[in-house]
Amino acid sequence: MRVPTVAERHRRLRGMTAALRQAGVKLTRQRRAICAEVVRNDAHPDAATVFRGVRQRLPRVSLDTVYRALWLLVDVGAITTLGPPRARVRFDANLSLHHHFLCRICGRASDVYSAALDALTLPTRVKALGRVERTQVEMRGCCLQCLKTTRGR
Amino acid sequence: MRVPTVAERHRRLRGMTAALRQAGVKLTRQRRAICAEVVRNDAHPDAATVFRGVRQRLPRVSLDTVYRALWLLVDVGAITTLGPPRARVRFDANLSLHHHFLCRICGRASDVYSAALDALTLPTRVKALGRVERTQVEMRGCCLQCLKTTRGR
DNA sequence: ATGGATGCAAACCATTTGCAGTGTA
DNA sequence: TACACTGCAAATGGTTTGCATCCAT
Repeated sequence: MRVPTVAERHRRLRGMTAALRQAGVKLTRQRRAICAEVVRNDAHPDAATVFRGVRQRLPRVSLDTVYRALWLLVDVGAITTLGPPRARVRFDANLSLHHHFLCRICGRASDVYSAALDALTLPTRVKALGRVERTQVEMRGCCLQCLKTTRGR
Repeated sequence: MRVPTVAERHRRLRGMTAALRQAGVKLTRQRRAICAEVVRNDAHPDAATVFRGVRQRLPRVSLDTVYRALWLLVDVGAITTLGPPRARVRFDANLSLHHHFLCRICGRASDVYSAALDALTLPTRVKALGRVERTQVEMRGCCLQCLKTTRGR
């Protein structure tokens, strides 16, 4: 659904290098290549996939450098991750329609019930992607406890 | 936000044992205890947490039995997992407001853009949980390719 | 030149699997 | 009783870390 334009990709890449520069870290060849690869690959790649892509240009990069660079980019806010923070598989016995609030600091997930959110209508274009079986709203932020102890950061 | 009633927990537990029975698998002491623990613990526990809980009643259960039982429950549709299917950490260079369609079979994640979804208003009660920084709609289902090759299941 | 970044290898941790013994249906 | 299930232990796979070397600043 909508491929980013070349201009949009350039914008993302500039944003990433700007964020790195502002964070005061070095702009190494590896980091440039990793940024370029993440911008090039729209499919929400995992670390190994980014690694394979980067290797075509820089055959000597190591997987751990890719990991370090990706988490660095997350830390400086230049990219994000999919799914709950710090992924281990987590299980939910609540099959009724509900939504989640996820704390980015402690990882806590709270159930949210809302008729308004339950009733939300999806754009018809989504049908072009496949069959939707379940829809949930995912709210990410910082929970009360973590707001207190870390003062929001 | 809203703790399940005792009746609701019983309902969930009954649903789980019914699903297991219907699947034609054995209702062992371990599986009963694991079901009970998942129903008891609302905090979307990971496998190790369930394991610790179950161990208080059945000190001899092993962690791998817990894993096998949990995935079995997911397979028979008695519980679900949080986050993208088959969790490895995945990265996203697209910081603009957007949503995701996730295929439960192949794990593919597609970006979905929709002004309507962007504009959704959260229930005010969510403020009681913490500060919301970002909201995304997560649509789960089966993508076109997987619909073709697996005929939807 | 120099301190942060890299590559390598080893460690780590969650999860999975093979197998012999066990308990449920 | 028979076969699925369990517990154990070992393997696996993704991710992280210690350290000597290297290179952007």
